[in-house]
Amino acid sequence: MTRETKSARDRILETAHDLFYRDGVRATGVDRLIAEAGVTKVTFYRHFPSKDDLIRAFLEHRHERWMRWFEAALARHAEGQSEAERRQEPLAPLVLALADWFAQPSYRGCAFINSVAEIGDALPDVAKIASRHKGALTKAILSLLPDDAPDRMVVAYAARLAADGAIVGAQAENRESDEIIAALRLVSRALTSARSEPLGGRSRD
Amino acid sequence: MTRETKSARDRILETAHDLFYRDGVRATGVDRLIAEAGVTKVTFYRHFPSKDDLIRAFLEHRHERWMRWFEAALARHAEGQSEAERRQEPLAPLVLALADWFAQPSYRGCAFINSVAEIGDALPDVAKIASRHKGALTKAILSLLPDDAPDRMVVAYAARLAADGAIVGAQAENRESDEIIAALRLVSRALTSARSEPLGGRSRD
DNA sequence: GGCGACGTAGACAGATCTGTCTACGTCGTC
DNA sequence: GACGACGTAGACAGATCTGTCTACGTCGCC
Repeated sequence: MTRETKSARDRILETAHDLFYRDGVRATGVDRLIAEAGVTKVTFYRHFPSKDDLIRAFLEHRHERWMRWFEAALARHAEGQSEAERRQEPLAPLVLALADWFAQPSYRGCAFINSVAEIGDALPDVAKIASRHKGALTKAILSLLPDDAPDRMVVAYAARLAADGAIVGAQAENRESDEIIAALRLVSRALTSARSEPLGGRSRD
Repeated sequence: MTRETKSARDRILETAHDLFYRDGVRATGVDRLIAEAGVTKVTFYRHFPSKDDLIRAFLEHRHERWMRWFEAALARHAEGQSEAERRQEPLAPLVLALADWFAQPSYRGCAFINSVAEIGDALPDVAKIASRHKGALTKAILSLLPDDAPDRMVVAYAARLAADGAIVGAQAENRESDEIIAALRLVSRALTSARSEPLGGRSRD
């Protein structure tokens, strides 16, 4: 077993990653975590003085891990695009990467959105980490857009909103998410289709 | 006080509405609920045999109440539009209504998204109710689009995704949400701007 | 060889959770 | 005037929660 060869800290963190993501950070008790990780209470509390510390470490860990996966998925799907496709539909890799994610059996939404919903104001760090995570996500989306794209920054931000909407949508409707992917594709195309005048013009209020 | 004049059941449900939304359904215990509502345990459990029953009732109640508010807000903002504006920017009322919501001090995201995140698979009814709620939201957005709008159904669905993304975004970044509103406006314009060929064309996979 | 980091086992404390229980009082309605 | 629905007060059970405690063992390193 590779699991036993790892350090106790890694085992705890990995178990937390699985259980926190699957069942939620609030629903998962430390007793359960300890039993599943195969450590004792003293060992657990020596590494993570409180459960809140573990929650923070979990979110940081999840951030690293998910971003790595996500950026690799974007790159993989971008590789399959021709230069013309990349010009015409630069956000297609985003749609395809999310579709891959949603199709995973263990999919249960975004750990950061879920944690914010669970913890609320009880642990303000959670919102901060979630906010940073969403910033990194926006940046990854931004990198798909050509350097000369109009309204580059806002378009990336807008695409992230649609992505987040798709993420929570795919979580609630746990059945097939074809409709969601189709709608997400529509947004990504609408946001990057050539247009004669800027969309972001003055607002009416 | 109007509160004491209402029936015990109404008081419980209203207190649940406040506390469940503010602190989350899992974080709020029945003892707290009972104390705040000013009833006793027997009364509480006579009306709601289990906390799960109350959670279901809360979500149904929240759905009614929020949809009523939301549709009124849409109508109010649509009223301020000229016929030309309504043609050119039919989703503007959606953006403005959400901006109103985000600005409320008690804003803490979508009760349905939050509940799904909190409960997970432990109470499957929650996902069902949330799914129904999101369907109603899509329908309300659909009603903003002119009858002859192209891809009417998918556009409404896509706008809902962006709306949900804005909702969770405004929750995590609890500071001002101007960026979010600007991005949401961009999506709503992009989705309804006139275009020569359909956006929803064949996909590449 | 001594010290500190890391590991094990499991009892325990104190709070909080959901839900049940007895016992009593007050209405409106048939 | 009996009955059922609704209300009050608060003790209690049993589970589960986070976190602390004593006591012992092992390893690497200075």
